[in-house]
Amino acid sequence: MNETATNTLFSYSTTEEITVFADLILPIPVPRLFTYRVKRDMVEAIKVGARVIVPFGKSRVITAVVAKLHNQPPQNYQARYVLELLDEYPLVTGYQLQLFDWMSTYYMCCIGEVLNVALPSGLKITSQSKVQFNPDFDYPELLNEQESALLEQLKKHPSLSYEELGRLAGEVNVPTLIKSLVDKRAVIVFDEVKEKYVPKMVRKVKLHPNYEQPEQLLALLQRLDKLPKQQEVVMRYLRHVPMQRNPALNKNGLDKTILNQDDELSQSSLGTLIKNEVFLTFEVIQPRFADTFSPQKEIKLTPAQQTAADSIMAQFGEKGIVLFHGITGSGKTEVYIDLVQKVLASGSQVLYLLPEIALTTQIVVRLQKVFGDKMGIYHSKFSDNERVEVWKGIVSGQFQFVVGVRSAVFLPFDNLGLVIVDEEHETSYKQHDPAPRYHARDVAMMMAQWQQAKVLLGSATPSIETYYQAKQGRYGLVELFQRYGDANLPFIALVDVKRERKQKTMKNEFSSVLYEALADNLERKQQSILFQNRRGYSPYLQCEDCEWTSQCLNCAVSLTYHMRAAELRCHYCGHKETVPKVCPTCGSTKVKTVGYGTEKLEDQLQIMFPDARIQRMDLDTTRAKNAYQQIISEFEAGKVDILVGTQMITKGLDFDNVSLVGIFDADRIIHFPEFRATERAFQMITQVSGRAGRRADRQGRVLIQTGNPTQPVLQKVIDNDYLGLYEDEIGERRDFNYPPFSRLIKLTVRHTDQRISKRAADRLRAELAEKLGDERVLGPEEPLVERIRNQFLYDILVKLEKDKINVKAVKTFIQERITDILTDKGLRQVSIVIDVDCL
DNA sequence: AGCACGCCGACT
DNA sequence: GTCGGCGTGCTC
Repeated sequence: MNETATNTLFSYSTTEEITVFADLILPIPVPRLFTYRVKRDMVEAIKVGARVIVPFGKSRVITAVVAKLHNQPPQNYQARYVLELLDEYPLVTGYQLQLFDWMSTYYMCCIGEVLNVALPSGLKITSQSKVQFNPDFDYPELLNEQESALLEQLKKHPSLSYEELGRLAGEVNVPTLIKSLVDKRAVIVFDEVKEKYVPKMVRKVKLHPNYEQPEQLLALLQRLDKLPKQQEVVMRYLRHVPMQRNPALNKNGLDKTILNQDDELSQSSLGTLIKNEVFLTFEVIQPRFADTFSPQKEIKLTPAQQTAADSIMAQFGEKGIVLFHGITGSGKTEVYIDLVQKVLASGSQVLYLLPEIALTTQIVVRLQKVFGDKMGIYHSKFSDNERVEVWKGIVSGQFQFVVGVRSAVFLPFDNLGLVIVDEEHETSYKQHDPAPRYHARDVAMMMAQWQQAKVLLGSATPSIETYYQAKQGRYGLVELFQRYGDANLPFIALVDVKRERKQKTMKNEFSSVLYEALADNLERKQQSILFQNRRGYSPYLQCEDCEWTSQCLNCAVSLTYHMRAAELRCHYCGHKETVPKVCPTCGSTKVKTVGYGTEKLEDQLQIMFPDARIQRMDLDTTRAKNAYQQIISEFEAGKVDILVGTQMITKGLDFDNVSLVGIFDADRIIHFPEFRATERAFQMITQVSGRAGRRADRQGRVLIQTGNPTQPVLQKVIDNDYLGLYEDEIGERRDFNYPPFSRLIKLTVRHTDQRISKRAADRLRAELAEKLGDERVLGPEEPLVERIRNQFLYDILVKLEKDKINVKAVKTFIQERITDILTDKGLRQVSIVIDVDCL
């Protein structure tokens, strides 16, 4: 019987005697909790939801979150001790723990993986290895001279870092020495833990409280009559802090830099004043979102908007979720603002989700104008410090309202009243790469349900799934088909590029119609937006004399030619190559570009319109920190005539002077090999079109270049016929049993050896199909790109009808089958990625 | 995920 | 003979 058990056995007198154990969530991909012992002195303070530091494995110390406290000692092992408690109050709420648990089950991932994305890294911990003398070590005869010397040093100091040891030990190879000492168990290496979070501090000064009263102040100034410099400093302070009238103002002090100004004299005078304790210095945390907000601006809703807002509120009376279907430019934001104000006034919290690319834009500025520093912003482009501040700001009550991206669903709300999911159909709400592969919209709906909050899904082009739920009456539905103000919907026309090619009226990739329209727009000094959803100069290079094309070595894709960067790039693995001057295979000089991306369009535009100011906006031009914002401001200020861009120009941008939108390669979007392609194409083209003519004075024009103008989806875009699209799509989905009539789970099998990958995939499919039936298990099938980073991929699609299937049981079964395959000796290091509700 | 342990090739 | 490659297995 171990010591723990004995303790428990005899601990019948008081509860404090009972050994307390903590089940912890560790931020690592291991599918279980870990049990640790809690030391006596920590028992009172430790709480579920607090962070702790624990030893893990042989040489690691990591941050974990308490999920459960109990008294059951583990059966098969001796639990290790929690080293430290990081939070006096829980940092993670009960709702969040519930969410982590639900997500790990629903999305079939480890709870540690959930914790990993949920917690900003500033709340995890940085480790710095430190070395400590092992008091239990008693074999000094094992050590050589150098080792003994070092050990002596360690006995003198409680603990030293590698660096410090290096200085003390002189010119020896410290890491090797330490390694040897560790092996001989003479020292212990541990990680110094410290919080990464460093709030931005601002140094302030204030007058000593002795001078706060007017008569005291006057006396001070008189005393300083003979010291004019110092007197000037005090006067300067009083100019900024008029405490003669209100002594309480002194409490907040003044930013030290304001008093210093730039002259050295005032600096030294201030120094003297501080030394003499006339002024006191102190530091405060600089709130990062403090400045730049004007007072509450009244939002005036148009009658149509008011009706929509009222209707949403009314439907919230019966339904937890309402879909707000409003066409582009109908002014959904104003309606949101109105609702947010109402909910905040009732004392509840509000979360407003936006897709990544829409968040950096005008919408935030607009919201900030109304909500000021009561609103937190949670964005991946922000530093970790800022994310931590938002997290803590919610806990402290400073932020009742947060605007954020996908990962904002993990914030510690405990009193949510409303969640808005703007651009609800956006695929970027689904996390693709690392697990958890969650859908922020669905996660938000779950969280909202637990907290009895309402959910408002907003979109001009709702996803088919969502619209179906609304039609079925499970969600409320509010529609707004009137553009804000008197703005007209843009006039949309199709341009037959096949015909123009035959008639030889194309100018490179530009149809004569689009060319004329651009020229016309330039003349009228109006702005144009061109959309091509492909970056780079051309998707590949090709030799005219042989078969060679630019291919990635590691992936089954072509290398994209980037002219500006003068390199070939793989958009999948990031591999880069220099551009060959001649064909690498046959030495021919006739290497040509095939296809076109944003770079090529930019190039051709510059040649066709040499005087036009052209700007390109894609991943490559917006990589720098503020590049995105900068391009947008320049375009807004009218410093750019034509903006060429990818996806990122489609969202949330609201420009007054844009009267022409050109769309390239609509066919490629429409014919993407995927069951959602039509829906996607409609959404994307409609969204881009919506950038045109948002102002009343001139109707915007949209020109869509296509090789086949008869395609039904294009007609629906022209007619703005979302309902027609929905009817078509829902029929197809029903016929082929796709969502919303089924749930999809995609299993991707990967291995560097294609045969092993195939064998594992075949076996997995067979085992799944045996129980679930052939019609529910599709594949294995090579995905569009069948090799990425030298791994061969196979997709298996599990399709489960919505009714009469116990999804939970099926997931457990899938998990079992996968574990089984992964432990097979013949199928070593195969990896299987699970994507629940894959898009 | 890390990290250690362990078992096989090219090096002082 | 050792250094170091990464395959395998474990972490309370």
